[in-house]
Amino acid sequence: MVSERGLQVLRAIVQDYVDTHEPVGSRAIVERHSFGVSAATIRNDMALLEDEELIAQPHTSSGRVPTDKGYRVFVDHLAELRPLSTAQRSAIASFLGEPYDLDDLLARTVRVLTQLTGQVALVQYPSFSRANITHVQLVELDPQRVLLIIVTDTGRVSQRIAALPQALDAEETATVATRLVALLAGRSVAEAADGLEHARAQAPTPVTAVDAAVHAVAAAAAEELAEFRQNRLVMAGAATLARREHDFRGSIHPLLEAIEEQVTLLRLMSEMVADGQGLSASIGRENAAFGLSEASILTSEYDSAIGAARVGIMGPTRMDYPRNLAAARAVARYLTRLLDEDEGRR
Amino acid sequence: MVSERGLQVLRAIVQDYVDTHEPVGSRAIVERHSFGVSAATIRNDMALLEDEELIAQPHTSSGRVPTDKGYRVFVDHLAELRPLSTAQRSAIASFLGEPYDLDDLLARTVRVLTQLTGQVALVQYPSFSRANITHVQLVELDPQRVLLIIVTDTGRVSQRIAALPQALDAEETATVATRLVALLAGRSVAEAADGLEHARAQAPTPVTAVDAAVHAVAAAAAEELAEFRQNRLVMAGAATLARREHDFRGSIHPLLEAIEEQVTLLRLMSEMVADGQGLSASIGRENAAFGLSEASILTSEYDSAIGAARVGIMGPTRMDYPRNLAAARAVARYLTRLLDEDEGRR
DNA sequence: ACTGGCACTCGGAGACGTCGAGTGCCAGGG
DNA sequence: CCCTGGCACTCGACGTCTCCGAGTGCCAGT
Repeated sequence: MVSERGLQVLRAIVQDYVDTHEPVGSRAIVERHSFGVSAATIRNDMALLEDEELIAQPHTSSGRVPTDKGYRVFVDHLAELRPLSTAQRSAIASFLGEPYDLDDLLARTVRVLTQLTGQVALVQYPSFSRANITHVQLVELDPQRVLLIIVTDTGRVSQRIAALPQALDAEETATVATRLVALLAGRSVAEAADGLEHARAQAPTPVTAVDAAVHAVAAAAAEELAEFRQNRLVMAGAATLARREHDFRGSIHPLLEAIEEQVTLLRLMSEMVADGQGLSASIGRENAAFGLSEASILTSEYDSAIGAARVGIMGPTRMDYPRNLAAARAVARYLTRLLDEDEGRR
Repeated sequence: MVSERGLQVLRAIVQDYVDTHEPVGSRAIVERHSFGVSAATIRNDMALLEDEELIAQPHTSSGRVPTDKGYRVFVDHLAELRPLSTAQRSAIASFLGEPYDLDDLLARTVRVLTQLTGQVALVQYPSFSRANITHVQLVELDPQRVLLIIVTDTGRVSQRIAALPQALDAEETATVATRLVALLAGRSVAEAADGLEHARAQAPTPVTAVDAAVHAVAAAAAEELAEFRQNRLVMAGAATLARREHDFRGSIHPLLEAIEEQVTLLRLMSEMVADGQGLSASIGRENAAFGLSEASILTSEYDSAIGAARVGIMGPTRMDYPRNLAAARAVARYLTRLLDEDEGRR
């Protein structure tokens, strides 16, 4: 079994390795940290750590390198997040500044996070499920097609074109609009979606043209609401990967692919389980199922009246976890605050 | 002066270099192409080409490599675009399929282009200047803020929140809406933008609350229309850069940055001058001002009732120009056709 | 104008020796 | 029982050297 000091040795190895990017030997440890024991003793501890597969040697008789499992133990038990410097905090505050709207706010957030960590930053759109639908409008594009517009109290506006089974005159269109408003307006997105589901399940086969039209438009509305809930992702900092290239044994290709295929990252993020503080980490091979065995993803939850979601970063397995987790947490907190302030304004 | 055969030698060098990724020597040329002369003769031609700075040797006594200038001459005078295979054509057709809307169509286009060329693909949104505004709506979010919605006959819908200088009642809001409709509806985007500009220039200082509100909303409308014209860009294939990494002496960092900073690419594309067929190429150091000295960008214009714009690809200087130009041209033609068909449907 | 021949250059690959960081192990000491 | 200093050993990194061959430029000859 690995001793208490053994764990401290693991911590030292992780820290030094992240710093120097070189395998760390017993001698380097006694020099850089004051363990008060000799290198030989550290060596014995290292042998134990290696038995536990927390560290490994790239080649026989070279320094040690943390394994994915080693990083995991480090993150779970050894990492102490240092709060950001006041300079960093004020940088966040000024960077986020006075956002123009939600898109703008999230765009700024993702930029500040990539700038703070030097890694690829990810920001999930809030799930809008708690947002309330305030306006529903139908605009007649031509006799067979209408544009459905849904506005929520969060300022989100979305539109979708619905094809009508048959042409309607203005009066009929107005009736359709009224019935849609009744179905949707004044409810939360989640309620409205449930309501549509329910209505469709027990709908009689439509008899009148208006019924058929309502049916068609309701279907479009359901699709649109589904899209509300399907989280989107904003990203930034892909270019930083080029600099870190040597950190990835293979290539940065899988990461770039994941960035293009947002879906993968969304699934990955949704499967991560947060700890008590809303933080979570997924390290190296834990991401193998997503083709990201050489990357780590850190996320921090944020929450607000609109709904909850996550911000996070993605980078090489060998990254500064405490620093990056702290940055993600700080940014998530600012985001929560700004969203709630904004909410108050309405 | 470089002879006719000299130019053929240049062509051979470009082709072989793109193929093999290795400097090509005089011997390799006589073996792979039937020039009917000996290697020594080719060497003399190569010496001339080198005098003209069309080719260069990486090290004394190694094969020759085309310079940027050499690629330029090749593209301008020597390249013959081979039409795509029928298999490729049908791949494009089926890939583009039945697009759901403009966003969907362009997303498919960019994917097909990256798939066809293996390079980063770029598709500009059409300039909407020729699109006609069909609907203008105001939605009251709260007494001090309204949501302006503009719909064009191309199906594009956009919205913007405008803050009112003072609260209005429902009737006043209706008046504001009527006046805005008068300003915008039924005109093309370009006309409407001009109209707003004009109106603002000669507007009296607003006296009534309604005047002030119209002023505020018109300003929002002007901003929104400006955004219509500012072209956006859709991209795909960034991940392919990771594979081509060794093609870039420095790193792929500048390319990834350009992809994130769409603005750079938009400016670059807008400065490229198309030839008679709507094709253009910007090669290597010609892009130095944009930080892309090791990349080439090829574009092909497309056009439609909505407006014109470009599709293109970006890749290493050493790329298969004829093939990629042909692909861009083919995709642009399909795109033009689909946009016009779609137009007919309205 | 083209060709074959020749001397020359120079990068790349392989062989080789040296160096040193790092290890495992062991006998001895608090 | 845990720690330490010492020691032999391993092995990658690095520099040097040599060899090889592809490729060139030039020149005299057809």
